[in-house]
Amino acid sequence: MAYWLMKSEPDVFSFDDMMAKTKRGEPEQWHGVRNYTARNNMRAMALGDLAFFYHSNIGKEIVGIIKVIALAHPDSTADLNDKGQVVWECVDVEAVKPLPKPVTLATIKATPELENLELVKLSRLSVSKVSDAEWAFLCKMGGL
DNA sequence: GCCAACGTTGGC
DNA sequence: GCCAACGTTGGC
Repeated sequence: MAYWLMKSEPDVFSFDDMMAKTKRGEPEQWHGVRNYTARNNMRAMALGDLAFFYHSNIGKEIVGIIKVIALAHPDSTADLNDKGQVVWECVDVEAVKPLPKPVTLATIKATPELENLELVKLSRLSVSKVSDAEWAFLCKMGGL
């Protein structure tokens, strides 16, 4: 099983929105990704993989955990390319639980153990990898 | 609102 | 295939 981190702007789609959707039994399609690296990360996801839910721009903190419940499939909100092929894809996710103590970007940057976290190193990547060690460390910092 | 980092586009 | 110009993201 692999670990990931997925960004969302909370004024567009927050972790509260995510939890409400899961409570209603609706999967969230992680649509709108238009970056090849991020798409490739989604293609590499397996069912049951876990991801941190990060609030970008507003809050700038990891606020919860989500789970992959459907493998990458065509993003219905994306246009086809000039050959009529699907280029962009998305996975479906559901909320698992919030972090008791959200972990801010400032805290992450001040933590030597997390200096290689892709969230920090590749700050513009919206779907990034998290190593096993980083995942365990961040869970602990988040009060789990 | 500014700017750094990075991806994409288009001219050559 | 290189590189300058431009657009976008996201932190500050």
